[in-house]
This record gives sequence, C-alpha cells and structure tokens, in this order.
Amino acid sequence: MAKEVTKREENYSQWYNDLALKADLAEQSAVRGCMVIKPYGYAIWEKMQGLLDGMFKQTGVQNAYFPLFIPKSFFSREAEHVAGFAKECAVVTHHRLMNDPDGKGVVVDPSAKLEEELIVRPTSETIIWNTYKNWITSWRDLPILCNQWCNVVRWEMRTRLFLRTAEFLWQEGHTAHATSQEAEAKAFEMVQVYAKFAREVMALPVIVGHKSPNERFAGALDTLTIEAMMQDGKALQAGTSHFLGQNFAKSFDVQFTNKEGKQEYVWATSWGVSTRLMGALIMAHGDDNGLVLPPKLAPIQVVMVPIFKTEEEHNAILDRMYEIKKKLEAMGHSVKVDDRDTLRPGFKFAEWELKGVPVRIAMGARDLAAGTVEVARRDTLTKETYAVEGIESHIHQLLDDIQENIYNKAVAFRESHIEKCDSWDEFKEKIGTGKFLLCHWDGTAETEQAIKDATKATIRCIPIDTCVCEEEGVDIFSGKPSHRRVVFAISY
RNA sequence: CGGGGUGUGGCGCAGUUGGCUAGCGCAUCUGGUUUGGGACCAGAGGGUCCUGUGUUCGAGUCACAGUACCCCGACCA
Repeated sequence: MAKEVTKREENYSQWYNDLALKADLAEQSAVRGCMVIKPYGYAIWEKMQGLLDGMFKQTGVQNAYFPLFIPKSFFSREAEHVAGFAKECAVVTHHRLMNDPDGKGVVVDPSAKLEEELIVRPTSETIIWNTYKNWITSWRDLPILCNQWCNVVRWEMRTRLFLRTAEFLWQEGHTAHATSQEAEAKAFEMVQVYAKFAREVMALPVIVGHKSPNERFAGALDTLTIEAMMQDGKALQAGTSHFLGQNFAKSFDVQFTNKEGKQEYVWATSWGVSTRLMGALIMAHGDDNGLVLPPKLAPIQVVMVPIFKTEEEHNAILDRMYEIKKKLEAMGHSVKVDDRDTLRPGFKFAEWELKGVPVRIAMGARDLAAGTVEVARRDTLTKETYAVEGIESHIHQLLDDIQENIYNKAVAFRESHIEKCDSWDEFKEKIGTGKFLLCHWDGTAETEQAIKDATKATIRCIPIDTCVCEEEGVDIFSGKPSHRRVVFAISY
C-alpha cells in the first residue's frame, strides 16, 4: 500500500512531510518552494477561513482587497520595514514575452522593461497605507477596520510544506485609529481572537504574549503573538498582531483632522494568520496513523463504512446508513458514506484514519441483524458498539468530546514539556530536548542575542495570560535583576 | 549562500571489481476467488537509468561539469 506514515521518533521532519502529503492535504509543486493544496487540504483551510472570518466580523472588521503588485518605491518609505522584507521579494521587471528569435520557445522581450519594478507583495502594509491616505481626512473617517484574504510571496531560502512556503495564503488585517490607546486595544483584541480560535476551534493550546524587541515585526512598536508547542517540543508562531504606532502613517503621510481641528498622524495595527496554521494542526495533533482533525475543522466529521459480502447486503446496509446520515446532517454534521464497492473495509479504515476523520461508523451483516453499529473514534483509536436507535445524539455528543479531548491532550503534552529553569547550565542541557523553559530575563537585546548564539533558543514571548510569570528573580544568563519570566524555546 | 545526501517505469528502491536481454516491491489493467483492520492467485502493460561531455571494445556503474530535489545551518508567518 505504501501509505504508512513514517514513525515520529525516527525523523520528525520526514514524519511531518509524509503526513501532509499522504493525508492528501498537499503536494510539492513544480515551482521551487511552492505547494499545491489539494481539495481535501483546501477544505480544511476553507473551514478555518469561514470561522475566522465570522470572528473578525464580530469585531467590526470588513473584508477588502488590495493589489498584488506594489511599486518598488513604496518600500523605501518605511526604512525599518524594508530592511525586514527587501531581501526576499519576487520582482516583476518586464511585462511581455516574445518568440525566441534564435530558436524555439519564448524569451522576455527586452523592450518591455518596466519603468519602475513591481514587487509581488510580501505583506501589504505599504500599498494599503498608500490607499488609506486617500480615505482618511477627518476623525469621522476613523477607525478603518479592513481585512484581506490573499496570497503573498516571500522568497525564502529554505521552504517547508505549510510552515514556510515561497507563496502562502493568509489574511492580513490593517486598521487605522485616531488614538494610540484605541490602536493598542485593537491589536490586543485581535490576538485574543486568534487565541480563542486556536484553542476552541483548532484544539491548539497557545501562549499569548508580547514579542521581545528582537523578534518584533519590521516597523512595529509592539508585536503580540500566539505561540504553540508542536509534538517535538518546538515552538511555532501561529499568529501575530502588531501595534504599528504612527510609523506607516508618517511614511505615507496619512493625517486626519482631530476634534480640536488639529492635524494628527493616524495610529495603526496589522495582524495575520496563514496556511501555517495547517502545519500547526498536523504537527500538534497527528499520530503515526495519520492526521487527527478536531471535529470543528474536519471537512468530514463522520465516515460510514459498510461491510458486506453481496450486493443485496451492501444495499441494505447503505439504506440504513443514509438514514443515519440524514439525521446527522440535520444536526449540522458533515457525513460521508463510503459506498465504494471496489475497496475492502480494512483499506477504507486505514485511509480515513490517515485523513483524520474524527468518527467512523462501521456496519456489517451482524449489525444489520442486531440493529447496531460499531463506532470508532480517531483520537483514541477505540471502538464501541451502539444501537442504531438514537445513535445520532450519541455521535453529536461524541464529536464534542473528541474536540475537547484533543485539546486536553495537547494541553497535557504542553504542561509536561514546559518548566521553570533558573540555572544556565540546566538551560543549556534542557533547551535542546524539546521543552519550553520559563526563565528570568533582564530585558536586554544583548542577553537575548547571547542566549540565541549559545543555544539557538529565542524568547518566544513574554506571556500575558497563560502562566503566572510576574515574580522577582535574576536573569538566567547575565544574573541581572528581572521582574518576570519569559518563554524560551527552539522554534520553527 | 555554506555543509551533507540523493536523482533508475506512476511511487519506493536494488543493481557486485564497468559486461551480454536493466531488476524487485507497491500501484495500474484483465480474469477468478475474496470482503468485521491496509486481500490472494494467475497473467499483462509500462524505462531517453537527471542532463551534457569525456574515458572505454563496451557506461545505470568510472571522471568532470551542469541541474533538480531532500536534510542540516543562516533568514522568516
């Protein structure tokens, strides 16, 4: 069958790659560093999109769309921002192809050189702020709360399926406010939206916190993040929300007349999550049998596999299954009846497990006679037999249980891989073993850099809600006084 | 861009000190038997051995160059 997924212990990278490819989520594209998201994988992304979008709208955010191409000159407006992105951009230099005069194929027409090069957006702050300039004149125009779902391109040196591809899908929210306080509050509100989504929908426990100055987004005054732990103990930044201050407003000269009639620069935020969340899902919940999807994101929540010997038997079982399907669908669940008569049940079981379907219902001749079904849950790989009568309410409850169990399992994993650490020797020893370490830090970039150089570990965040970290102590590296612990980890 | 590795039917691989008709497993197709955890038997189809140059009577195998991909760093959502 060659469908088995590599064991996690042997090579985590390989395991992850196999899982993403074999579970039918994606495949490597012919274009370097890019990926093809297959229908099954995209269905999961669509669910994420839909649920997130609903949450955004509840906070007053509206969707809009801005151009893919950004004139090169826009990037030179915000000095810090360009330093963060200029090195890894795809650049459009020509607008026409021609037949190769020397032979076959096509070449770039040298006469079609662009006056000014266009950059394929790596993020849209610049073009959006250039646009906002036209939208904002008075305090009455504020706030502007826009989000766009789009693709962006960053020419990364090394790519990794879902986690770091040259092109990826994401949403980027960009807001404009009259006051610093309002903008900061918005940045905070949005990171909390991400945390809620991660915890309640993705069943992914995350730590919310501030980034250290070193790890901040290029051009931001403050970056808020949700940090998740993968099953190898490494950290993954799953979403960010930035308080941009007046940096972009000043670069693009976006001023408004306030209530006192004075000109003032606008305050900004931006925030985003990407298809990297798909990577988080795979790495946080997957096991050696394949993907484990939280019911709220599973494109198929319940799969039904008939077990039969004859066509009559098959049809009889399918009839019963469609009845159950109808009831479950009426309750809002997505159900698939696997009526393929060319494959054996064992094959189907393995295949749906690989794809992470939360609940499987099997029904054979014995069940048909007894009025029962076999219900298997993906998260625990356990099976139980139930009466068909009233099965739908049981399944309904079971899906909730699975959602909760997957989350609890991930929380338990994280709790067992996170600890306080107050000794530098201990830190060096433990940080490489797949743990988050809560340590005192003196707040300086120098210390952070020194620790990174020595161990590759970075400050993932200065947590604000997950653990009690406000306490006096001394920096683990420098020995200087510190008022709180921060999260150190090796990251993706 | 540095260090390492790999390119052989759709996928995964073997191929000895260069040797005669390039193999194996999976997948595919046909027929039959099967069907409560990835079926079995029989038969069939499918290859510019990454590209180029060289060495040689003879290259999948050796040399050089190029190229693609993977892994480890630096960079990053």
